[in-house]
Amino acid sequence: MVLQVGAREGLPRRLRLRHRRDFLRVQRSGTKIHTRFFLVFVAPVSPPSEGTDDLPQTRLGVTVTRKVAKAVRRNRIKRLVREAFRRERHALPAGFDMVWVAKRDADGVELEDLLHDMRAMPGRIRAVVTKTVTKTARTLR
RNA sequence: CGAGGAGGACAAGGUGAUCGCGGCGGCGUGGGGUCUUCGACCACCACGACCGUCGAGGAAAGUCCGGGCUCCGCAGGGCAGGAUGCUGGCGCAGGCCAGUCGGGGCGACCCGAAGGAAAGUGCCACAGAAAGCAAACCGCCCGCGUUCGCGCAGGCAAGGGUGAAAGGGUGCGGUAAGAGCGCACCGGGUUCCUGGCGACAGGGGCCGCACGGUAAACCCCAUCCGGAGCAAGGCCGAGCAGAGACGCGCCCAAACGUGGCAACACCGCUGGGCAGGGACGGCCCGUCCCGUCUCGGGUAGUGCUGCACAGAGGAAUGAUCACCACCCGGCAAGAGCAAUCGACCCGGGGACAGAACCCGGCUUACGACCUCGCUCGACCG
RNA sequence: GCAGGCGUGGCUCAACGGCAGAGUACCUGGUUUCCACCCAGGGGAUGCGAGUUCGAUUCUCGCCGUCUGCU
Repeated sequence: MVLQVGAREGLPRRLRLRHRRDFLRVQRSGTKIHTRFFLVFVAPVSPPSEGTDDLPQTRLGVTVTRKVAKAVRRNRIKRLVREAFRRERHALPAGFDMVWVAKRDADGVELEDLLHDMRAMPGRIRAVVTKTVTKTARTLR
């Protein structure tokens, strides 16, 4: 794999949703996108990010309930989602929080499936978000 | 060769490559704080494509027993409730080790909640005459009567039948028929002796046998047990509300009001002006608003601690690839007298499972290995 | 983390330790021109594994599943 300077794929910890508040906010107010094995919620980062500098980075949260599998395989699903996010996150639009909720048959997903879904995300987010943004903008005016 | 048994030790199979995660330490960069400026220091914060180091299990699981730790409760004793229940030893523990008895297995071996039914109560359906005081349905035997089908009086409990269970069992003797009625053996009770710390075992005497089962039915006996749990508990603490202290400047007050004083003066309240701070505004005028500090309790909190040679988090130890090794299935060159073993090649596979306060035990899930002068079976020589 | 309850025909529920039942659903036949209603008949279950007992849905133990509560 050719690695370009400046395109490192590390540090997901800071880019994860870490609190129940965030998960609830995204799942309540976000828009839903269905993939084969996941239900993905997408919402703009809520307070305009007291991070002083440039626009906030997109963050990821993963939910795999006990209905899907036991602990070891649930951990693996979450790790694979994070791996896919880590590889593809530079292509994602900035300023959004995503929550990936595993569907009941998500046990046994492969990394390839998740990379495919993750690559499809930018287009789907743009499609969905522009629609809702214009709608909310109209209602706000 | 197959099927087992016991004991032991291990558990992402190894190596490498690329990308990546968490803790701690170092270094660097930026910010913050302190000090007298240059700058230095910091047991503050963030970042780093930098360096070092550490980073899941034997069950981390189930939460079935315990213990530590923490808070609450508590004079002592009893009742209620719960747990345990052969013996000895150890232990905090429902655990472990050794043994006894009982049960299972051809066997190596394995399993067992294994106290008390002569303290009391309850229950034992259906069937059966009778289910716990013993009795007698079909029957058997003797006597008397007989219209011969049987009836009456008495004896018996061996045989039949019912049942999970019918007041010891088998055999011989005995008798009208029978019966521990007598005898032998087995079982049971009781007593003594021997061995053993003991559960218990072995043996002798006596008793013809009296006390059916059920306590994972109530219960009795013996021993043990206070409640809750790290989301325990402790600390720090915005904001809001609360309490307290301090401040409430200067000038005028002629007259009136009011409080302190018996009264006046004086002071306070109050009224007016000026000054100060803030908001609007480019500035002035103008308009509007008015305190400061402390305290205990305590909410939010990526808070701190409890807290660890993994460590508190929407929770890190991962992803992909290559080669090697291993296992299974197929093919079958070949080896051997044979049972049988089996190169190359092809295909497939890698168990159960993720710490969350810590520790001990139990239970459950599960892969492959080693040892055995352990067992059983098949085949060949 | 802690505590507690419940698993019985496809579904909702019964059953002092003594033959596993009711309603509904399903199937077959009858009735009807046909369907429904109605009538008659039928099949189908104790979550799994041990144990106690003569006998277990019931009692005991261990697993599995499911639901609820507290924090």
